[in-house]
Amino acid sequence: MSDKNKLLIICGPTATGKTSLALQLAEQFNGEIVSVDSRQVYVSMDIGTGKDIPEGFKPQNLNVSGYWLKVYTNGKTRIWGYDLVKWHEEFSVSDYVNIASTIIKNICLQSKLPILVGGTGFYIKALIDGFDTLQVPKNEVLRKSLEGKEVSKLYEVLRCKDPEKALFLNESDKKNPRRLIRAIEVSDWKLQNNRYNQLSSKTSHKYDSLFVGLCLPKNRIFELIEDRVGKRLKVGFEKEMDMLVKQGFNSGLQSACAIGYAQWLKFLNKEISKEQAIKEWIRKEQLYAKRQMTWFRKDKRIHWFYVDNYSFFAEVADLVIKWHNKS
RNA sequence: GUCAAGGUGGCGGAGCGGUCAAACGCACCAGACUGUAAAUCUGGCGCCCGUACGGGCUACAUAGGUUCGAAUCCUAUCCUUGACA
Repeated sequence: MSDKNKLLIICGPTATGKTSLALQLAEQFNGEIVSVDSRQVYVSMDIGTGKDIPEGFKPQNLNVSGYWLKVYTNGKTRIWGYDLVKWHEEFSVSDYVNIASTIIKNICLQSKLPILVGGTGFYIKALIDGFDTLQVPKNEVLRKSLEGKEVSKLYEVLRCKDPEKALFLNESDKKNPRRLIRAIEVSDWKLQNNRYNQLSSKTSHKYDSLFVGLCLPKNRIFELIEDRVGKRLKVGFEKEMDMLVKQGFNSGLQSACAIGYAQWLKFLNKEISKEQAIKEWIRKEQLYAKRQMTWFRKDKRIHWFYVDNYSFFAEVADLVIKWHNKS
């Protein structure tokens, strides 16, 4: 018998219908949905990030343990995790974990089932497994001073401050400026706070979680992505973009690297044609789907389901029932 | 029809006698991932053999030629684009 809270996770690459499955499961299991998506956290970036807010769902502001959060609800089911920050603000995994943990706690308190839905594998991992360095804050000054330095230099700096960490980096990260800078940031923090080995890993196994992964053959996902981009344009993506740009949305923002938005900014800046922007948007999103697949493939906890199989929903529901009833 | 510029790997585009299976970018394949993660980064990428160091073969429009040696020079042919008719 486990006293851990149950947590259902629906993950997988983009365009596999995670949200619609989640909505059905939420109905069936008295659940609430929490989006795990690093782009859908931005207010006013709706169409391009694919916040599919189902018909009948209305936004509502709620105060949850000190956070004012926006929920979308039809009076019965609630969707959390959208619109967490304004698009000109910065956001990080750690912000996500803080907010999402609060939301989940709140859902559990009402004896409802939290259903995490999304494709940002890193956020899911952070939330479920925890990272020992999640608590180490950003050091703006340090980052500025390291910015633009050559990779080999950065590696040297890290090697001086934290030889062990430097040694453990894989070949790819050794050449990744962003990762190197963060590693240096962490080692600095540890030095300053005298916490050499004391970074406690966040309580893992906090939840009794079930991982459901949705997948489709790659070609099929690619097709769906192409269709979806067309639909988003039809549904008013350009207008959304114009509004954003009018308010100062620009390529320097963290939020502006979202697929679709980045390409459209290039088009608006006359760097590429509209056709090119669309083509690139589709391509980038397909590449993204591939990256998601290589990420999720590694996680052996995931129970995979092929979405193009007609009985898939029944199979998922079956699995969830078994897990849900087992206490 | 004349003149000019040019034809390079899936595409764009360097190279302009040897160190070229050919820079670089894109695309493609595989992978990493502990506060930007829809981001960032790594490896591979003509064919065949080998885990690898490597070896063999076929390639820079086509056909000849010059050279010890040619994607690079010469000739012809075929194409493309621009200018003049």
